[in-house]
Amino acid sequence: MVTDTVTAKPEPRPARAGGKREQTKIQNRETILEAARKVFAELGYGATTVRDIIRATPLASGTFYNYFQSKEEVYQAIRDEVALEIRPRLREERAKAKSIDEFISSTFRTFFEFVARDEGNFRAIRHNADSTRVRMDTPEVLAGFTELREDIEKAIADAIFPPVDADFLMAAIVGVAFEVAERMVIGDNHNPSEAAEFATALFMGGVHKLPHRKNAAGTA
Amino acid sequence: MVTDTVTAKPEPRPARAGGKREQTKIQNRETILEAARKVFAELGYGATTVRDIIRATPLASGTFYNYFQSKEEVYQAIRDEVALEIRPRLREERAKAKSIDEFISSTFRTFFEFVARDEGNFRAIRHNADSTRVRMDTPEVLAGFTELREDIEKAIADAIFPPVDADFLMAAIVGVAFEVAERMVIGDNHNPSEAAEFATALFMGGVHKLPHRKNAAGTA
Amino acid sequence: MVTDTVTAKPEPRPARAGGKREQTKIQNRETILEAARKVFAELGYGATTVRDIIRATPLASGTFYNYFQSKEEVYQAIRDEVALEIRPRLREERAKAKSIDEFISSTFRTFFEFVARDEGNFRAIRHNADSTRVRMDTPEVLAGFTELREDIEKAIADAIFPPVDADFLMAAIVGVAFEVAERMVIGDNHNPSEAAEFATALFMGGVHKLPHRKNAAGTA
Amino acid sequence: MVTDTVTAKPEPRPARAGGKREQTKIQNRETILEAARKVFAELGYGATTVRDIIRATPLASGTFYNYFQSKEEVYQAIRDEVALEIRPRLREERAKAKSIDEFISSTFRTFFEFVARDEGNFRAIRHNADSTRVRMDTPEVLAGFTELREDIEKAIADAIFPPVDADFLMAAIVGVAFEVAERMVIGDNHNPSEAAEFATALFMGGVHKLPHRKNAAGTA
DNA sequence: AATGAATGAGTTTTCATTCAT
DNA sequence: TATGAATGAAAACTCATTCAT
Repeated sequence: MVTDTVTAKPEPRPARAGGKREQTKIQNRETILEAARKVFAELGYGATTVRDIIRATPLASGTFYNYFQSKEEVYQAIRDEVALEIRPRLREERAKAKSIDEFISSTFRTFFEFVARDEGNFRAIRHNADSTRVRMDTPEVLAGFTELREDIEKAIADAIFPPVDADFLMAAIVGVAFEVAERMVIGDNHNPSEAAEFATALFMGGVHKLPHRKNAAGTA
Repeated sequence: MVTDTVTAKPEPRPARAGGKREQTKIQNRETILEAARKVFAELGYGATTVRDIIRATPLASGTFYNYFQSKEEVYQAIRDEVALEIRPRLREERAKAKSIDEFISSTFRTFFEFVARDEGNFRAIRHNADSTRVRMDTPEVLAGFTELREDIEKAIADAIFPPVDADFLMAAIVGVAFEVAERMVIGDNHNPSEAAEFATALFMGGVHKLPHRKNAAGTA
Repeated sequence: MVTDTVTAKPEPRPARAGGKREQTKIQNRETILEAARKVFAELGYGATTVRDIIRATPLASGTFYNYFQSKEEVYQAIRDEVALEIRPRLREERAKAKSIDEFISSTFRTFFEFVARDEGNFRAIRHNADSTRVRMDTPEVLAGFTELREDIEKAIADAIFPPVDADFLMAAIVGVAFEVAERMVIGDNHNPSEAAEFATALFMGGVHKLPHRKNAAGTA
Repeated sequence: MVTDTVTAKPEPRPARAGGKREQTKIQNRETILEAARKVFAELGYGATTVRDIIRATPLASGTFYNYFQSKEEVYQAIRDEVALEIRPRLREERAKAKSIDEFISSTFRTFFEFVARDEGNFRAIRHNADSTRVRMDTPEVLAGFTELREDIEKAIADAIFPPVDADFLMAAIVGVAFEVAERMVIGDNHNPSEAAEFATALFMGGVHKLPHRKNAAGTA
C-alpha cells in the first residue's frame, strides 16, 4: 500500500483520535468557550469583543480564528452546546408521558433542573452590561421549540392532549419556562422543584391551582 | 401647518419657539428613530452601527449627536416609546379589575391589541439578520414587569388573588405574553382576541380550559 | 424657496467649490498621492503597505480610507493621472500628422518628453524593492494603447500608412516607447530628443537608418 | 512506475538517493510550482499569498518551506525556469548569425516560438485579477537583456551591426518582443512565424518594409 | 443647529513562520 | 521529512466622536 504523498488534501493524515495534537485542539476549543462564557457574563454579549475573549485566554489572537470566525459563532457554540444536550432529554421524557400531567411536569422539571445545574451558562447568555436584558435564540434552540410543538401535536393525535392550538401552547410553555427560569436564577430562595411545581400547576389548573406561598408576607 | 403668527414678528431670522426650527427638530428626531427602526429590523440590533442609522437618514453624522448619544439611546427611545405608551394603559385596566379573570384577561387583551397595532415595531425589535431570534428588554420595559408584580401583590393583598408567588406569576404572564405575541405576529390567521382568549383561559383554568382548535386537523 | 432639511442625502449641500472644506479635500488627496509616489519609489509597489503610505503623511489612518480603498486604488490614481494627461496630447499630435514620419515622430517625441519631465512618477511606477522590475498597466493606460491602434487604423484608411497589422504595429510602438523610456531614465547621458530620434529612425527605416553612436567605443 | 530494485536491498527503511524519497522531493517541488503558476494566474502575483499557494496544494504549510523561502522565490523559480531555458538558445542562435538579418530574425523567431509553446506560463506571468496588466522581470530575465546587449556590442565590434546605441537597440528589441508576443497570445489568428516576420521586417527596414495585411479590411 | 471630513484608538484579521509530533 | 496548529507581529479597517465651517 504505497500512498502517494501528493494527493489527498482533505484529511491527509487523520491525526488519530487521542493523539496529543488532537487533545490540544479539543482543549483549546474548550478554553475559548470557557473564556467566552466568563466574558459574556461580565460584559454582556453586546459589549464583548473578540479581543476580550482572547485576552481571557492564554492563547494567541490568531489561534482564536482557527476555531471560530467571530464572537457570534462562539455565542452560538455555547448556546448550541446547551440546546443539543437538553433537547434529547426533553424529548425522551415527553415520549414516556402517558398523561398531560406527565408531559407538562416532566418538561418543566427537566428544564429547570438543567438550568439550575447550568446556571453559569444561563447567566452568561442572558446578562448584558447595561441594565438591559437580552435573550438570543439560535437556530439550535429554535429547533427545540419546534420539537416541543411536534410532541404536542403527537400528544393531541394520541388524545393525551385536547385539540388545542399547538403553536400557542408551545409558545406558552417556552415563555413560562424561560421567564420563570430567570426568576429562579436571579431570585434567592428558589429551587428547580418549586419552579417546576409552579409552572406545572399553572398549566394543569390555571392560577387557581397554583401553590400558595409559604410566607404570605410577600417579597420585594 | 403651524402658523404661530403672534410671536413671529419681532425676530424674522432667529429661531422662534414652535416655529419652523422647532418643527425640524421634532422631525429630525423622528427621522432618526424611523431610520433606526428600519436598520435594526434589517441588520439586527447588535450588528447595527450609528453609521448605519445615519446612512439611512438624509442627515449628517454630526446631527445625530444633537439628538442621541449612541445607538443604545436610540434603541431605548424606540423601546421606551412603546413601553411608556402601553404601561399606563395596563395599569389602568388592572386597577379596575374586580376579579382574577378581569385582571388576567384585561392584561392580555390590552397587550395583544397593542402588539397587533404596533406590529412593525415589534418585528424590528425582535428580528436579527441571521436566523437567530433576539429579545432585549430595556429598563423601561423591565419597569413594566415590576409594575405587574406590584399589581399582583396588591391584588393578593386585596384578596383578589390567592397568595401565590408574585414573582413567578409575573414571570409566567410576561413569558406567555411575549411568546404568544410572537406567534400571533409571525403566524397567519391569528388575531389579538384569539391570543388573549388563549392566554386567559390558560391562566384561568390551565390546559384543560384552553379553547379547542376549530380545525382539529392541525397545522405545520 | 424653503428647502426641507430632511430630504436629499446625495449631495445635501454641494460645499461650494473653492470653500475651505473643498480646498482641504483636494489637498489631502494630493498629499496621499504624493506620499504614495514617494513610498512606491522607495519600497516598490509590491512591498508597500497602506500603512507605509499613511506613515509618509501627516494624516490619520482613517483619513486614507476617505479617499482610497487600498494601495491598488492609489496606484491606479497615480497611473491614471499620468495617462489622462498624456493621452489627449498624443491624440492631438497624431491627428495633425500628414505623413508616417510625422505620425511616428510626434508620438515618440511627445511621449519621451513627457516621461523626462515626469521622471519621478515614472520611477515610482516602475521600481521594485528587489532587483525585479515591474510594469503595471491600468485600464486607463490600456485605453491609450487602444487609441493608438485606432489612430493607426485611421491612418491606414487615409492611406498615410500602408495596410499593415495595426495591432502588431501598436504593440511595437508601445514596446519601444516604454523600454527605451526606461533606458533613458535609468541611463546617464540621454535626453528625450535622442530617444525620440532613435525610435523614429527605427520605425522609419529599420536598423539601417538608426543614428550612429557619437563615440563608437561606448558601453553602459 | 519507479522501480529502482537494485539499490533497494541493503537499507529497507532509510532514504536512498534516487529512491522514492528523492522522487517525492522533486515531485513536491513541481507540485508547488504548478500550484503557484495556477494561483498567480488567478489572483495575480501581488494578491497571491504563500497560503494561497499552499492551499492549492495537497501539501502542508510547513512543507512549503522545505522547498522555498517565500512566494518571491517561487515566482523567480517559475520565471527563471523559462529564462534559463530560452537564454542559451537565443545566445546560440545569435552567435551563429552572419548578418544583421540573421541576428534579428533568429532572435525574434526563437522568442516567439518559445512563447507560443509556453503560452500558459506567459499568461500566468502576465495576468492580474483586475483588468490591470502586469509584467515583472526578474534578475534572471534582466540578465537575458544584458546578454542581448552584449551580443549587440559584439556584433558591432565585428562590423555586423552599424555602431548604433546598443542600449537603446536592446531596449527596442525587448520591447517589441514582449509586446508583440502579448498580442500574439491574446489575439486570435496569429502564429509565431507571422509575429517573427513582422518584428524582423520592422527592424530590417522600418514601417515601410512591414508585411501588408492579407485582408485589407482591418480588424476590431 | 447642521454639516461631514478628520481623527485615532481600538478591533478585526491575515499570514509568514515555527516547532512539537 | 511531512504535518498543521500555534504564534504574534503587523496590516487592514471601522467607527464613535469632534470640530471647523
